Amino acid sequence: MKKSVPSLVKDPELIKKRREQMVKGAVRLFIEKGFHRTTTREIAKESGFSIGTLYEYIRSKEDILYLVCDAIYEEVRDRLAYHLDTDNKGIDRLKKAVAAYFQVIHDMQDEVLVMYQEAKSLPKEALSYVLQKEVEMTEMIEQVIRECAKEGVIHVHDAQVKLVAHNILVQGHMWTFRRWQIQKHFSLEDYTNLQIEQLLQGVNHRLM
Amino acid sequence: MKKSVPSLVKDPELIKKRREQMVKGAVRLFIEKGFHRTTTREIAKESGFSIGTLYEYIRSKEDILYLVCDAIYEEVRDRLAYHLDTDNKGIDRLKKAVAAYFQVIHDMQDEVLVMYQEAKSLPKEALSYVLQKEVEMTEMIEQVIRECAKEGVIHVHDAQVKLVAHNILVQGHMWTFRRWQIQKHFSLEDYTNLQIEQLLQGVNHRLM
Amino acid sequence: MKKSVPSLVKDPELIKKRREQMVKGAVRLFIEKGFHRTTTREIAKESGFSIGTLYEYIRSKEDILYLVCDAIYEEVRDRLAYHLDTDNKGIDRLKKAVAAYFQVIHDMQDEVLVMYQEAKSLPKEALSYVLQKEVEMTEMIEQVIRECAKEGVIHVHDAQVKLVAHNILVQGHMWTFRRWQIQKHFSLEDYTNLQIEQLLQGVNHRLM
Amino acid sequence: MKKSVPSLVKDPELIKKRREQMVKGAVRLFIEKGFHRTTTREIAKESGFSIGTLYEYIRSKEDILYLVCDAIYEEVRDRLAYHLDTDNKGIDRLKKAVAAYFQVIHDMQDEVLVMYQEAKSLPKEALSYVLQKEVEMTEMIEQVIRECAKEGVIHVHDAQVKLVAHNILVQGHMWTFRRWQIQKHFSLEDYTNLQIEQLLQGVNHRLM
DNA sequence: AATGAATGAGGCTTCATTCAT
DNA sequence: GATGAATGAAGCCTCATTCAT
Repeated sequence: MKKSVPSLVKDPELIKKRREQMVKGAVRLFIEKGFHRTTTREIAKESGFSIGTLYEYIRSKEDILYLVCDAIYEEVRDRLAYHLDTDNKGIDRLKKAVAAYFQVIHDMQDEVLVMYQEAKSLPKEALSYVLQKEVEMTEMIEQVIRECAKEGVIHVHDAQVKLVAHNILVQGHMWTFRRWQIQKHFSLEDYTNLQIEQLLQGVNHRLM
Repeated sequence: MKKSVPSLVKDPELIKKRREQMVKGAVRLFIEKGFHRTTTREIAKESGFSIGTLYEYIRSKEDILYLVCDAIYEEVRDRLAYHLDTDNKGIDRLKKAVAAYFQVIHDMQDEVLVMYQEAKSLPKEALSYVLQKEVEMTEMIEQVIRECAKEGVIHVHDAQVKLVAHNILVQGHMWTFRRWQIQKHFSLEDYTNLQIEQLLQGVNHRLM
Repeated sequence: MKKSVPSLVKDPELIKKRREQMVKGAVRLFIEKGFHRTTTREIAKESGFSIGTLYEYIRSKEDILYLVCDAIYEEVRDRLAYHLDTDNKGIDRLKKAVAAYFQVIHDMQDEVLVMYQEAKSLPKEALSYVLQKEVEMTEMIEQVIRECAKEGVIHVHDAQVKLVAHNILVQGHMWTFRRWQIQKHFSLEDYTNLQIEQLLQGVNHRLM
Repeated sequence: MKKSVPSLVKDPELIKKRREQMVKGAVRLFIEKGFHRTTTREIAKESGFSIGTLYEYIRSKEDILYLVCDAIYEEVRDRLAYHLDTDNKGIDRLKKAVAAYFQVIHDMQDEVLVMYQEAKSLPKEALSYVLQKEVEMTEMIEQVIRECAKEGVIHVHDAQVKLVAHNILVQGHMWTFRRWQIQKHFSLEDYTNLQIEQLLQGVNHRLM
């Protein structure tokens, strides 16, 4: 499943190090001008080595995009997992999870933005792999919701679980994608609180 | 504000006709392979005229993207406005609005997808203009919410209005962006009902 | 069978004209430095147009090689056919044919040399097509031999016909391939006469 | 005259061994894809050592081609010399020589093919040296012819000697270069016999 | 107004060669 | 002596744009 990008260089340590440089450089450039407007030479330069060296560690420009997306997902997931790893109980578990997720997205705004904007340019197979990561993310959130439901602190029928998970995920993306609007009106804290309030109580309309 | 694209041709009728052909052709191609991977030659061919003629009606490839985005927004807004133009009252007004919006998005899935994925490649000024359209859309939704609130059928404090509007908008996008996941699990009708339920009542947790 | 090279340009007249320029320029360069050491830009320049224009008339560098080989074969064959088209009778028919063939090869030395040295770099399919031309050439010579045999002026059993045709063909190539040796020792006339003598009488060894 | 390729390594035994590996690997690759399409990296790998090591034993890629051509010539000549070293007398001496030569070429088809196709890519000086080997080969054959003539078993005037030698040589090459045609129609034995027959008697035309 | 041939800057990638370890 | 990572010149090709007809 994990499509490992072939390299002409043998030393795994070196591969890791160089690819980290490369991803870091590429992200910076992709954020600035997007994947298509960034040249391989620019990536090499920004990464601190020559174009020849770049191609010792990848086969094509698309490989770089893949490495970038993979790296970003990995980091988002790791950070999220780290924050979810608490012993919160009750409704707090969900609240903290949402807050943690929004915080992670906030901290990695540019990266997340790039990934969601450029992933579509991945070759089919690589795209599938990356989308799979998105599924995993969804499942992590679903898991939290289900646990809260099991504890009885929220009432949510089965179909809703998946939907709510997606909603939360997308509200995270929204924080970056619509930042030019949203971040003008809300601090991250306010945004988080409001979304949680909305999530738990809805718009609280008169009972029908 | 409206950045009108200059044309070498004078006859406005003709301009309108040719640009419609052009947008139609371009959308088809952008959906298939994205903006960057589509060539101007292909667009000309798909539009039914020559590359020379294409450049009689635009100055640059980016102009086409602008026309495309503009056309899509225009259509989404028009359709939505058409559907909102009812005399629904009470909570129904909001429900119907959301349903109508989702339906419009559903009917124009590919176009919406393309627009949100490629708009980032617009030159700054054009991007601003397009984002302005997004603001207008948000305001249309906000308006509905505010009216419901005024009627007293929902209780929503001021800060929430904007947020909820954004949420609804983004839940529409989600229907296209995450279709590979969401549309596997929900019909449009179910999706709509569930999102409305969620919007109004939240996950309905125990009162604290 | 005839693999016609696709062109972006429509006008057949123009295609013919530009490709003639191209082939002429390419032959000059291939003679000088070989196919692999000649760049597409050099070919464009030598042909009198830009690299962009070059690629309006071909898809790849290999296409040029194909056009070159095809053009050379075509010319050799046409010239040969022209010379063979006489009403010589008897042994003279064969003698004149060989002389004519050698003359053609002599006149097109560089081209012939290039073709035989570089054809191996053609993509498979194109190579097959070119080799087919070689078969046709052989058959033209075989034809002459067979006619002489039918007239009874030479005695040659069936198996020999093909072999002798090949021999003659190859003796033509030899005049170009080994010119650094052969042309030092023989004039074309001497070479022709000697080869004909050898062809007809062998080394004339004592009967066994 | 013999252009010895400089090496950074001193030990002559080692040089010999490594170069043998190298030539063997290179020939295999050249046969498969030609000189220009074979990379030095591939040669190193096929030879069983690293690219760094490769360059300890040569200065440039062309050196490899030179070593390859040299090795092939050497082997052809040695094998031929071995076969010529008999005490055949009379016309048999020539017949056996031709047969032996054809057999050697047959046994080394691929190598011979590569050499004649790629030698043109040698730098000038190296090319001269290799061509000199071709001269030597010719002289070996000339020698046999002259001896037969001296014995009186064939009648061949002076100018013919060189020509016949070249013819024989080229008929050997022909066995490999035109194999796609010739080997379809003749076994090596038949080919040999027919060529000898042709060589000795010509097409045996009616006396004029 | 329409056409499409011409242009050339610039993108991606390869590969012979070097050199520090 | 052996290794293989690093280099960058240079090659092939694309494509947005122009302009003569």
